[in-house]
Amino acid sequence: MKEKQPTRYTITSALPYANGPVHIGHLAGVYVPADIYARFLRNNGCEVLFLGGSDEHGVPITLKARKEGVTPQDIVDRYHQIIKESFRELGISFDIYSRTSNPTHHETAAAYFTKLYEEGKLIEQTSQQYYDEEAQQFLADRYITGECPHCHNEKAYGDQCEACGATLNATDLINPKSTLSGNPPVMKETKHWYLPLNQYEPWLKEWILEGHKEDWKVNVYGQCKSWIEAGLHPRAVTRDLNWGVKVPLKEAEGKVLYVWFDAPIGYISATKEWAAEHQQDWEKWWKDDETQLVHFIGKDNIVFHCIIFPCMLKAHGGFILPENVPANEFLNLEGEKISTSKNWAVWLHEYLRDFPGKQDSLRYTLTSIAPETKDADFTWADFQSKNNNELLAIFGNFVNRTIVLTHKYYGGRMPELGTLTDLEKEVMEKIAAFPQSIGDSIKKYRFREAQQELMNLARLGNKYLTEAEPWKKQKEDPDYVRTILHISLQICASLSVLCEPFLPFTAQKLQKMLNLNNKNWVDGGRTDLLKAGDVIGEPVLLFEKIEDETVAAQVKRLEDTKKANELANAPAPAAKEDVSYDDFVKMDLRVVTVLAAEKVAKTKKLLKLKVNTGTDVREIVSGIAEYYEPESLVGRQVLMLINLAPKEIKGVLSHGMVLMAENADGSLSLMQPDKPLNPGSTVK
RNA sequence: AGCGGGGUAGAGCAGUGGUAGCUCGUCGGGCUCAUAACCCGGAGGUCGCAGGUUCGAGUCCUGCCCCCGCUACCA
Repeated sequence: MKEKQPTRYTITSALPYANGPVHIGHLAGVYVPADIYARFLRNNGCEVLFLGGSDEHGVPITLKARKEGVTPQDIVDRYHQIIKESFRELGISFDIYSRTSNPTHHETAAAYFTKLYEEGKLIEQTSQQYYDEEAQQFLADRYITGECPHCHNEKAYGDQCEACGATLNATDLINPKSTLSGNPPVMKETKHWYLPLNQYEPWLKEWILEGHKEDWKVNVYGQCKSWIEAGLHPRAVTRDLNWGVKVPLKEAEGKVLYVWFDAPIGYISATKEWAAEHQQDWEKWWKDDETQLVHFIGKDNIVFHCIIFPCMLKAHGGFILPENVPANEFLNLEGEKISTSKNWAVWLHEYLRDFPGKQDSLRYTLTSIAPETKDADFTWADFQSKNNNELLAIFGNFVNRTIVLTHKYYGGRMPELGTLTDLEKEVMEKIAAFPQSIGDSIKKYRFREAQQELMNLARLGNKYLTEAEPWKKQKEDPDYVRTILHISLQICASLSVLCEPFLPFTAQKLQKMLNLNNKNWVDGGRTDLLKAGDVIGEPVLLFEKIEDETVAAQVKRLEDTKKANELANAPAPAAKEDVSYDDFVKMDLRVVTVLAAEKVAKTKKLLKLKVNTGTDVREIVSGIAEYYEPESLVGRQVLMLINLAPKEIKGVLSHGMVLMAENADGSLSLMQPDKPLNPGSTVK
């Protein structure tokens, strides 16, 4: 389509939602591929602006804040910091990592709305919505709970019932209640502004269905096609909420921009911020036809970036449209869906803590399993195997054997190139082809394939060394051995250039070893990057082996998480039959003080306790030895049934029973008054 | 319920009409410079199931099954 090779790229990566840290799914789907792409283009001399930032508005953040008793700003401050720092540490080369709570963003988003409003690009509509009279605010779907009309779970939310999975409208709920006040909400009229997506249908058909049939990924194209052909509807751009970008209209008190409207504008705001810091013009990144806009996202975000945001850009006018939206599928973890709420994830900030200096191991693994065409699975065993058997064994080992030989034979000096045999000529020809072949795959957003091709260069090196056998020929043919090492070192140099987008930390280490400065991408195909006589540094191991114990510890952590989840979801035992009050008062329940405790000999579970019941001191036997140390019980007050008929247990006569709660996993927990009481106080 | 993507050797993936391929693992051999690393070779697949089109189907068509996603805020 475009004749000229474009040289300016605006690359966006989905704004992570600031209600939790970033995990490997985010990385594999969005940030690692986007980073590879950005680094590759920079190495090719393109002008690149790589944008990222935290999405900090929306209902879930207000809910989380409420739950924790802090402000939404506290929540987003916390996660923005963690996310930003962990991205930096992984080497995601954002030109700016911004956030949507910044003033620049609020101004930009509000101005965007105002322009659309003033030019009549939005339509107004009033509707009935649930309102909490006590809290004096409209209720987002998530703020309403009630009985699910399908499965009659009493704790369904206004948008979804988590028990049966049904998608709901707030009005479907039986006996709805506001989570703010607990009161039933009332219906009240509210006015909102809508973006009439339906008006853009003909244009979308032409732009996507005809214009991008060939160059967009099938999953992206298919999704767009289905949306457009199903017919689009006006979509509200405002909400009744007090956290977000205030709608800049007098009549819109208490309303904010809906996050889907404000978040993508965040890309533009981030550009403005970056431009202001660098005294540059922001507009060329968004308004110049020569600039290519590329959005990296996950599959859940396709409709926003392919349909809604382009409509917003079109409605505003003057903006370029995305050239491509290489959306990825999802990454699973050990065979199960990654879930923030279930803590089923490998969190980036925890990985960086547990695997210091191993950023490239994670980057390599995630790229090699990137869910480019279908959902993929991350397992710790796989991570270990990719690191040990590929990165280390193929790449690291080739570099190591070359540099070690260079030091052994030539004291760390680059040897001269001598006469070439057919083998060298063939190898050199192959080296020359790598920048092109790796680059072609990257340009097609096939990062897995590109990285595989990079490894083929290291494989070529290993194969060459094995075939040439310098260690055998050093005595009889030292001239030829110089040539072999010369070529091998040139391969190391090429690797250091070509691995940079994938393995930036390794590239740096390797270039330092070779005393090489950053080179252009095409230099990766040269075989004269190093000159005879150049000083080669001491061999430094590029990768470390990851031991079985290390991955076992991570797997155990996940297993523990799974157990905890199962426990949390275990159903409570079925209710028993009703009893009369008379039956209940027959039981003499009291608070007693433990005076002494010791294990019952030859038993695992039993403790013998001496307790003060207020009326007497007596001995009882209790089966809690697995959960409590005898010493820790002395002096504690616990609940007890004192008129249970005495019974001999393992040779000890027990006069009553200590009350315990039993958890789903069978563990026991003592019942204890929440303040000290007189021994013998009755319980009713 | 509708729509989108996917189902190919033990695992992870390529492959849109013409002898089924790559990486890891596995088995056998070689090498010994190298972080027990490297190199060569072998075994292993009726390409989800059932029909159909075709001289020929993993690839095109029809039906079904399974996984994931979207259906208006999870990458």
